[in-house]
Amino acid sequence: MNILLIEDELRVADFVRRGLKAEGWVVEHAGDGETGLAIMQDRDFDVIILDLMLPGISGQQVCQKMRARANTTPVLMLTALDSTDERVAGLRVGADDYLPKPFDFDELIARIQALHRRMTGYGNEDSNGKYQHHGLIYDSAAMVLTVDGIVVDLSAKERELISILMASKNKALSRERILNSVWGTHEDPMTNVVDVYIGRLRKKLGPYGGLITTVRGAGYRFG
Amino acid sequence: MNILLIEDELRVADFVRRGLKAEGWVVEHAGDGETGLAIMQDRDFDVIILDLMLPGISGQQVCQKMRARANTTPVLMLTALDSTDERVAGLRVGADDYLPKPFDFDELIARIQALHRRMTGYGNEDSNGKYQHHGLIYDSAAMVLTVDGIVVDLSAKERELISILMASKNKALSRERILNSVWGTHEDPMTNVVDVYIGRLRKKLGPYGGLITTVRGAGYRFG
DNA sequence: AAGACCATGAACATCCTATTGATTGAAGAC
DNA sequence: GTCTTCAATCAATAGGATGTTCATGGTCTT
Repeated sequence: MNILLIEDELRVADFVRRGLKAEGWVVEHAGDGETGLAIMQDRDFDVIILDLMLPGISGQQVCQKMRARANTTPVLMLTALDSTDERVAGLRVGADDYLPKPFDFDELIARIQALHRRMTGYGNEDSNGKYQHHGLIYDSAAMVLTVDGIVVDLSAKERELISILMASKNKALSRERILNSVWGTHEDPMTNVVDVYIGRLRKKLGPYGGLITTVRGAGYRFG
Repeated sequence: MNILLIEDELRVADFVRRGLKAEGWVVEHAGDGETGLAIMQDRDFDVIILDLMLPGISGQQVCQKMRARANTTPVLMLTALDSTDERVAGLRVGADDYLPKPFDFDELIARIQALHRRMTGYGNEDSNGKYQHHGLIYDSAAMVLTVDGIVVDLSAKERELISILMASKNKALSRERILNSVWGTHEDPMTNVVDVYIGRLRKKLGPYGGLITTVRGAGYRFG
């Protein structure tokens, strides 16, 4: 599961990020609405967690803008106030659910899953968190990669990497974005970890290794 | 026996939770209907205890929705009012039994057992409270683990652990989640109790010990 | 052909997990 | 009330898996 968290308070953001990562999910964090909107255009997410109170443009505006761009990713709004007005306003601009702060962590997780399920259409429980491309299946719930029916062991970083790659099918991802998403670092552009891991993944994908294309001067693309 | 308790009043929830745990059952708690519905899709329960008065969607709606999803888990409804109307309405949306608050704890237990018995009486006997994976059978009603026909003694924690593991077959569970579910604690991430218990379980499972896979950097997975 | 960019293997450091034994705590027997 | 017993927890360690860097050689572009 790929999640975009738009939240300016670093303490909250860090707390949420940590917890969601423990669930095995990949979390991207944006400190304000503009950044969030920019990231959305580069990657597809399963759920967007959106704080209502943001510096610059408000959470509501973010929601409105992304909907205007025909982005239908489910949005879970966070707000400090438990006011019905805000809730209604949030839902009106296109949020899908709402959670008042402070919240219980389990509830956050449950709601994210509920949202995701609701949007992907429940009934087909099996398709949950599964990315498939021909004989290549990554089940993010089980954290298992299957290559032509054979289970392949992946390390934690490899799992996160293939997760964002497959979630961003047919989109080029820059090394910086991958670094930020998987390694959670903003600096240190002198490392080549991404390259190394892409190499390892390609090898583990066997016949499907070629699906990860190098976009020279830009990054990598899956699919 | 795995029980899902959907109840918003924390005092009641805590009271019930404690009591059912004392029976040796594993209790999962959801504070509202949405959360409850979400949890149901991740795990199979033997009985669902559902409060009628809930914030957000009502208990009746919860029941209706889960039945619409072809979930046939027996539901015991709790309500503050002893009104026939409510009872009828509850049964109409698919509840299996009904208990007015305040209730006697023994009665609650008796009804849960009755429900469970009734449901396992006709229909799919195997799927209720019994988890099976080849020669490995855990009967949560009898609290008995059988390995290739030989009964193996388990401690309370070991039972709860294998119970959630088998109920979450093929899903990776983080230590945090296991801790929360079996030990009921949110903090203290510096402990390694989970590791220790996983180790003990593996040993007791004998030839099936390998079914508990370590997902390095993430947690454990059964199946 | 030169420069930039990328792939890969190997070496090393680090982190994670399994396991063991000791300690604590609770329940029941006497 | 004390003792016994066993479950539950803690703490320490070793071993292995993973993460990271670096150096080298390959490939693409202009």
